[in-house]
Amino acid sequence: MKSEARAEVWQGGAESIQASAELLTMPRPDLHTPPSFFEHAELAPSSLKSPPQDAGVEALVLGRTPRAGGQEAERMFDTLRNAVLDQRLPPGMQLKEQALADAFKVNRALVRAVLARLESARLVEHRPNRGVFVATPTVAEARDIFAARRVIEAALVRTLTAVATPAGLAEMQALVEREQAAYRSGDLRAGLRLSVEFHRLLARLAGNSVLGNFLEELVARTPLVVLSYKGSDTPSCALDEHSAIVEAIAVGDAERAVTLMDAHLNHLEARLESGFRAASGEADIAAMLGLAPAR
Amino acid sequence: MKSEARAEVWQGGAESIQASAELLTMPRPDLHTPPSFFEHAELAPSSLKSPPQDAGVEALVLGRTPRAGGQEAERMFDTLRNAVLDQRLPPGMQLKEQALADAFKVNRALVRAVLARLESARLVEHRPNRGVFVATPTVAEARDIFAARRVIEAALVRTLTAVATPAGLAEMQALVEREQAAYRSGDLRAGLRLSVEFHRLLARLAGNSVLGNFLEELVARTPLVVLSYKGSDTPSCALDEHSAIVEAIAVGDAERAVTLMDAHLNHLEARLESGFRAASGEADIAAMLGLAPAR
DNA sequence: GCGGACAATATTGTCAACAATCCTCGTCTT
DNA sequence: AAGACGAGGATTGTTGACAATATTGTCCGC
Repeated sequence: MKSEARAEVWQGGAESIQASAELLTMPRPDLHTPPSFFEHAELAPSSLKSPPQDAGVEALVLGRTPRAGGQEAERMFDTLRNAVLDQRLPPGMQLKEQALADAFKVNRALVRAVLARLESARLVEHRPNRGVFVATPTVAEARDIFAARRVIEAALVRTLTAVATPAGLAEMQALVEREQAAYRSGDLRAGLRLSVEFHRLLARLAGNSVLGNFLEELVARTPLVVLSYKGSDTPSCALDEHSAIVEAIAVGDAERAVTLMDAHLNHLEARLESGFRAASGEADIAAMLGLAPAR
Repeated sequence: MKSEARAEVWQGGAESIQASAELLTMPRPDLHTPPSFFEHAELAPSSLKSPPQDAGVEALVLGRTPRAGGQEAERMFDTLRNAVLDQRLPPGMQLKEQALADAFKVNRALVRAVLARLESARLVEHRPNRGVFVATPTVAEARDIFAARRVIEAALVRTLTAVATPAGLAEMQALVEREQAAYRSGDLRAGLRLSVEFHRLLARLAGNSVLGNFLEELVARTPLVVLSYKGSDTPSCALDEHSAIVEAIAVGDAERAVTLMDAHLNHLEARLESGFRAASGEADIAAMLGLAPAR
């Protein structure tokens, strides 16, 4: 388990990717701390109702994490999740337990638990006695994901128009600002990340954590779809569309905001339709080998 | 299955419930087989796309399940899930690993995996070094769940109005029929179960498996909310409302169907509002002791 | 030269023992 | 007598070894 972490974390089933473990464990402090905070704030109430009097001290203990296990698992989950979000983990790639255990310096049981969580989030697929693989959404799933996003984000935007505070609006505008700046400076990866963050922010400001978590899952799965059927890393979201949505919300025009969001997602999905047609049916081994899609 | 499964599966933290393991493993062939089938059909593709040529033989092997582990886990998950759905597992009750392992005749590792899945579905909460407990949704969560259901079911109903086949309509009508029959015959539990099944059927017929899975999760969590803040086991869904929705879909009046569904869920939530007000703030120990809500 | 059976290896799945933590209850102190 | 303290038991968390399975490479027969 200890030993050199130069172990090959994965080897693509068809792509035979070889990457050092640092690809996953690289610092990126600005990336993996804020999302983990969001995650914690949203879905880790832990001490819910049973003993209301010592909830404070309990939370304190949890903050220190008596044993590193839980925190390690969280870090691992976030790292892998962000790797999928950044499209550093190609769909179909196998994630081997021992390799991940070595990379993260934990035992296989913990790896297994984290992989189970990722499977619940539909980011990986588990084939019995075979292993877990980065999810490769089918065409039908891809369309369903976009349909679901249209439904949920429209609802969030409509709610947000009603409940948005000046502070929230400022937050949104600042984020769009940063996003545009990133794209202008040529940092595509940062732009894409902020673009995803924009949708997450919508969910958080709308105040419905249930829908927020759903959207969170969908947003995380979207890059998988994009990579499965496109291959190009063009920016996922047109920036002016984001800022237009924010403006509609600020003005209080709910219907316009909803329409814009709907168009925004349609726009995004439309780019994939050609890819859908190309890849539907046969396995896309041709594309994985870098060849033009056969037939 | 055989032998004495008299082990105390749980002992409530505040209620000190003692129940025999038969409560979980009891036959109910009509209950846990159909849902598990549905579960399989929906969210266990396993062999998704990678090798399309031998998918048949692979599925065959999976059908036999070379080792019983995976199938056992599925059975366990469904049983526990249905137990929550039937409100046989009170919110806050602890689920102990060894007891469950004894009851299901599996080792703790498998129990642990299943509990992790249940946690991902928000049906249980995991407190580090403490154990897992049946989820006790907060008031805010409860409202969010209903809001999310309104959003998703409205979308499903609207879609369904467009794509419903005669066969699908017949299926829905038959289900409503059975539901009403169950309520008339006084079998509340069967009625409630069919009532839940109605919402699941909507999701399936609408053809969006992503939204379907989300709704599945929400529907499973709803009884938890109901039990947390109501305590009464009145039927969750008014039957005539179900049949009215089906009729609107059959006629093709999407807006009317959506409005009816919205009203239906509002109606359901409205019954809980009093409970919300009563329980907001302090823990509802009065209700848990069988007393009238204090103050 | 080619296809299929067979062995070697790598990987996942299972299990039981051990360690750490939390809860309960008895005892001691004030 | 009431509260603090600590030992004991119960429960969760962790680790490593072992078994079962899939995959890959090799050899033999055709």
